[in-house]
Amino acid sequence: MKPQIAVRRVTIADVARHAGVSTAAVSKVLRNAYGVSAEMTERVQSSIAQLGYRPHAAARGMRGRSFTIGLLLDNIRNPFYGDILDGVTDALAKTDFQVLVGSAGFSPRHQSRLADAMIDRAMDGLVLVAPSMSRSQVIATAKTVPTVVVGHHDTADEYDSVVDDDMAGAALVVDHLVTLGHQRIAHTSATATEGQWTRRPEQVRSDGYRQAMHRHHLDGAVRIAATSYSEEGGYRAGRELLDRPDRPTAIFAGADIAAVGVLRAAYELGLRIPGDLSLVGYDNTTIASIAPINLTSVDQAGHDMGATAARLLRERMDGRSRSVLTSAAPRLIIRNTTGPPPGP
Amino acid sequence: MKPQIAVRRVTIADVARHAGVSTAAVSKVLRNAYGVSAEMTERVQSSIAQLGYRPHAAARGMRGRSFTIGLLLDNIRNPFYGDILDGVTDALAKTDFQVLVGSAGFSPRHQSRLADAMIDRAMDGLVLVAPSMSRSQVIATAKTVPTVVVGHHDTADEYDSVVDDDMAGAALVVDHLVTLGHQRIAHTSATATEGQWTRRPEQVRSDGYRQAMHRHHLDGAVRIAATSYSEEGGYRAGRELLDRPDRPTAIFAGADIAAVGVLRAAYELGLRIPGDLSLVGYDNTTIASIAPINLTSVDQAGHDMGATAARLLRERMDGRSRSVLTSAAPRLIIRNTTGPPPGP
DNA sequence: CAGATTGTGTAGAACGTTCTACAATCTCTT
DNA sequence: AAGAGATTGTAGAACGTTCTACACAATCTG
Repeated sequence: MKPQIAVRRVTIADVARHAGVSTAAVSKVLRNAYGVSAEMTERVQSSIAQLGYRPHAAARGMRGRSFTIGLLLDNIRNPFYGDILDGVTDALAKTDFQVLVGSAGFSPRHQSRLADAMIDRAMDGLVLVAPSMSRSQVIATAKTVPTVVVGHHDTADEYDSVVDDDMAGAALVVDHLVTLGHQRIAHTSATATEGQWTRRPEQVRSDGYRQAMHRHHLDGAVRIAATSYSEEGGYRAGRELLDRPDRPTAIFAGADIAAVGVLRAAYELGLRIPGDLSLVGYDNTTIASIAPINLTSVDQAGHDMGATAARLLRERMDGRSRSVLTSAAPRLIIRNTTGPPPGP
Repeated sequence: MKPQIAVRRVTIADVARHAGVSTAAVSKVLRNAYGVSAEMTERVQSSIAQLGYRPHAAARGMRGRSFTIGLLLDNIRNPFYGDILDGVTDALAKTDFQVLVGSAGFSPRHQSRLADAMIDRAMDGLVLVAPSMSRSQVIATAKTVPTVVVGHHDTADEYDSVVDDDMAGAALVVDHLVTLGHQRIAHTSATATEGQWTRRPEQVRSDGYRQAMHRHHLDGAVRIAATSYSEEGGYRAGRELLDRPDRPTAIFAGADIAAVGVLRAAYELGLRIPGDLSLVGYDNTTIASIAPINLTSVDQAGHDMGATAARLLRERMDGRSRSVLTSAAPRLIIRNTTGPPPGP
């Protein structure tokens, strides 16, 4: 069809020629570095505008900064991650940094492959959200590029950490249910995986649950079903807990998405919510707020966590080497899936 | 704290030195190009393995391929996009290509900025999902880098198109509702925006709706509320339609997420579903299948669409210049939100 | 056995930036 | 008037690849 003459890119050399200066001068203007007069700055900027020049980020990446931040997720579908992404993006909105998201699935192998791919693409910083790749691999990554880990409570010198106070979050839930009169309060968690992480969010949440139950002298009522944070996992955990003779009157699901699975299990068994069973989720995702669900959940301010991650990352890029841990305070959002336990 | 000696990257020169050959030879082995003996291939590959060498994608990008595909979305939260992403990723799984996702929001300005950013990062191909940036900007983008547009039915020589047969999908919905006995079938759509696109999915769907209504001699019952494909938009559209005196007995929402908003409106008005109102969504996202919702919806095989997009992109990258349009056949998934209309 | 052909390897110039040296000019000091 | 700074500009070497052009050797052809 048409000749398809690939339009050659406008480069810094074109700008330099147009403005009648050296490429070095243009580069200085671009980075507003020292050693350039006001007059030249103006001339160069005018040329840039006239030619529609945009710096080639990949080329920049070869020498230092590519102005790209990578966000590594296991799964793009978790709406909570949308909040985190928005936080990161908003925090970087006024800068030249661009956020690119990689979705690697849950497999540690794929995740570390993706992290490598991001490094190979000269990214300036990485945000790893609840990575399933091993801790030593994360540390190796963080030695190469500034890195923030979101979710896991395990810290290390090499990376910064942004977590939710999952211990407090779990306490909020248990306290709420106890106040309503519940005693047989069960919990759905996720099974421990390999990878040397000892304080994943789900572990801290179930520790918090246990501890809160203990505080209320309900140690005997502790029941935990560990599957995975997914609809299917929630369903299996729900069946496991609800099929028992000493059926709980309330279930604290470790994640909203798992709560949805519990909901399915409850429907199957003909249980009414909150009449027969109270249910609480975690994350306060959009799923929790949709009308027919209206799930009581714990909000962990994903947007703030993302924004914090971006801030820490920039600090690291600017040379901070000491490691930082920030912890966000969770809030309980009470909706319609919790109420008093059924009469005996 | 620790000295933090940035570990220098293993480069092609290191491999060459280790194997006792030239960098050109190593490069040939990497690209398995012509002109290299079996013996040398083996020697180089062994060196690569021993040194743990990984090619620097950004540097590669400066000369041709960066082995990176960009997927541009308006919003990471739409679960339908998760299907598309999985399709693209799976189709490229056996290759060296990596998929990176950019989430630009709905603003055309931000979208085209992100598309530019992807070009600046030397991406080899772009998949634009229902872009809101103007058609001429998409065409300009496509002139620079192989591009596939998913969703919009408007075609152009410069890019390939992957669409769902939204016309047929709308017909499936209307036929289903008419078969159940409905006549007052309303539709929620999205307001037309700027940008020279004339056949966005929502437009084709509402055309299909109108046409199907006509086929059933129900032209007089056509009611369309155009807001946006979002929970809030669905709510507003739902209120608009349900507050009328001639309240519809069924609503065909243009997207699952909008259907959820309609659901909220119906709950507010005390309408039972499907007793008082039948409701159908579109996209068959995970939201549709969760237990308390159980939404009848139209499945448009997002995974296949993504895989197709990846295939078309690779063909373009390999030199095809003729433009291709592929259309997927939608399927109606009947769940519990549709039933016979209420008695008079 | 001369010339042509094929096979295998290397040198070195791109690609578009950044940034270290250094050169040239100006402005003060004394 | 002669340095000493300060200011403003430029040349050119990186960064890690790819790929064209060419050199050399081995093999084939008549």
